[in-house]
Amino acid sequence: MVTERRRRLLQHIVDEYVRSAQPVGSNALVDRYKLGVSSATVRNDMAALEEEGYIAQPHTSAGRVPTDAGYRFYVESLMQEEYLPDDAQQTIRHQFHQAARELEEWAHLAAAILAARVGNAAVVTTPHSRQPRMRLLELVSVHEHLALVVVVLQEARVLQQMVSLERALSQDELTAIGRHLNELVSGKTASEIRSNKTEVSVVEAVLLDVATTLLDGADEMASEPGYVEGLRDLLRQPEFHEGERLLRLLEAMAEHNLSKAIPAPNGPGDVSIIIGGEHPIDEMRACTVISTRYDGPSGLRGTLSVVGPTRMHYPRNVAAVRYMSSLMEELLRVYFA
Amino acid sequence: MVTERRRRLLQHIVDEYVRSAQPVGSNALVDRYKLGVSSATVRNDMAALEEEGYIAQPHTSAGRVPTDAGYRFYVESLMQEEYLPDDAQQTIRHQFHQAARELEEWAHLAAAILAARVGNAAVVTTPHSRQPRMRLLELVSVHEHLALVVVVLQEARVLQQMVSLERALSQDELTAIGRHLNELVSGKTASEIRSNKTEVSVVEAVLLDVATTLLDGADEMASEPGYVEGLRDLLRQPEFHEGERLLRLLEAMAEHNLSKAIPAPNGPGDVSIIIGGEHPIDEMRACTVISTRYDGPSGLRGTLSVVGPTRMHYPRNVAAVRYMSSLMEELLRVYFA
DNA sequence: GTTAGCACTCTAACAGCGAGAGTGCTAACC
DNA sequence: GGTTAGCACTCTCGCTGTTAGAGTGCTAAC
Repeated sequence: MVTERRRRLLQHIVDEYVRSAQPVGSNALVDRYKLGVSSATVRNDMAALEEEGYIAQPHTSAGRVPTDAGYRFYVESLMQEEYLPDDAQQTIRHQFHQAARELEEWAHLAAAILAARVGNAAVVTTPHSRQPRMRLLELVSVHEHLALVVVVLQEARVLQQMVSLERALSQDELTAIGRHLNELVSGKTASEIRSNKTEVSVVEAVLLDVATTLLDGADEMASEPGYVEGLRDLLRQPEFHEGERLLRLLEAMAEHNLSKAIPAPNGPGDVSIIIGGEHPIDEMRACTVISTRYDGPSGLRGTLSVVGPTRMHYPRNVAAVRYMSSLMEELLRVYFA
Repeated sequence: MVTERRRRLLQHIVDEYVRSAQPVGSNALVDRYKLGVSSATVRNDMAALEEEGYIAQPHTSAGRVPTDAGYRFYVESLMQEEYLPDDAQQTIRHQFHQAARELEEWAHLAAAILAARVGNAAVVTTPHSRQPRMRLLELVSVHEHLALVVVVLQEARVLQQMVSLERALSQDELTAIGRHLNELVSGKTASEIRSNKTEVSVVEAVLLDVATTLLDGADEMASEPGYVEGLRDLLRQPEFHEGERLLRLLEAMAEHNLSKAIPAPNGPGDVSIIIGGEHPIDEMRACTVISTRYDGPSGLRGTLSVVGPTRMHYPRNVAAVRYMSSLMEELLRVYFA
């Protein structure tokens, strides 16, 4: 049975373990947290909590360590919401203010700030829309048989791809083709462009194909790594000190596409927390992933995540992720409104 | 005095140490390499080599390990040139053949292939020209007070930057401005654009300024990280197994701009090898950096490097770097000819 | 110049030991 | 019935001493 006192106890165990990275014993708890009871009572409660599966001991004569289930319980019903301190908010805002006005830059910066803030790795994907629409198509001649196709999406992202041309085309010819194609594609999605069967010349068809493929790719890229920062901080955590473990973690993150490693939360605004063994990928069982989605105008969205050891500072990290998310949404809103 | 036999001996010591990662003793050498002499003689020679500073022993009763000077001597006059085996060359060519025709892609791929080939980290910078010239300037309206400036360089690189506009401008207006500016800037370098004092409107001046700044940035970006691959492989090396060391290495690489960490070789074609303590940055003293420059048409260039422990397979790694360099040059030549 | 032989040194691995931390249990207490 | 003091028990950690093995340098003979 989980009494109120035991709930508090579990909370203290988690807090203390997060702080010290050491298994925590009954005496240490009584000393540090001024519980009004003796260590023997605490031991009884701890035995009960262990029975319930919330804590475990690495070996007989060691203190207790929270299990994944323990962290889960903590996160669900023990943890007290925190907010990012005002001064930190100010600092972060300031940093964004000084940065270039670029979606990529923002995502990169967000990852760096988040990582520094939580002392763990952070992963941020550039905001992208699910059904990317073409804004502008531009053809640039590199040399007579090689052209560069530049596509600007509605969301102000720029994609590029080189194409070798069957027959030589001058820049003027390309510009003309570009102008023509633009009329056909501007504001359309890839599938819309494909279904629109206006007849075009062979060259135009080739170029159009490249452009739509790029558009498809843009959607796919959504699931790509994005910016990963703070791996060094992760390495600094005692649980990864042997290196072996981090090595496998890195391999896993590189292997599986990050998107699989970091399942995105469903709705906008909610923060998903995946703790240790709950994670589908084996090598990430030692980690907790906190992630959230941020949404901008016109279907623009991205994800923000923190990856760290299960022994992480949950309230602080959730607060950081949540704040960064709201900040990103604000930035997007202001710039795309 | 360094006799011929002692030279051979040093060569074997390096080869053996590279292979085994263990200090090598006189008996092991005699056994494995069928030297026509006894271990006692080898010991005498080893004492001489130690005297000269080419090898050292970690402690009294251990075998010998090459010093930085030893590796240097090995590289200068002992190492036998190797070539990348034909089948490997084929495989690599095949991989490039399947890749997208993109400078960025190529650099990325080259880094990945190189890292996999040598089992160490590889760093490759995207080819860039030292004095980037504008090919095309494009202005895209994101919303009425926000425009995206897209710059295409001669070398087919695409840069972008958002600009907030003092007064509202439609896409048509932007297109018109773009057309006008293009006439002024096409084919020019940043400084040429600046010195050309044709009068332009206020808005145009702002946009032009953004474009030239981008151009400046492009040059600067040359010294930026580029693609780093194979850090995992580096972690796999026994010398980094404690993690602590790799951590510091990573910090150093992140801290100092990579270009400082990896001094580029002077001429095209030559391969520079910086061994351990020869490196200006302290934290890299445990590493050897092999790097070379690759040159394409019209001033395009980039660098290719391998970063690994001093105990690396020099002949193979030099061969790999050299081959990748020639391949990149070939690719650039074919596509920009 | 080369080699066999040998004494010497140092490390790595292992066992043994004591201190310390933390537990679970029991019996008494409120 | 919950709480507590007391205590025996267990396990880890760090220290020490010992041993086996690797590798050396030196010497004297070839």
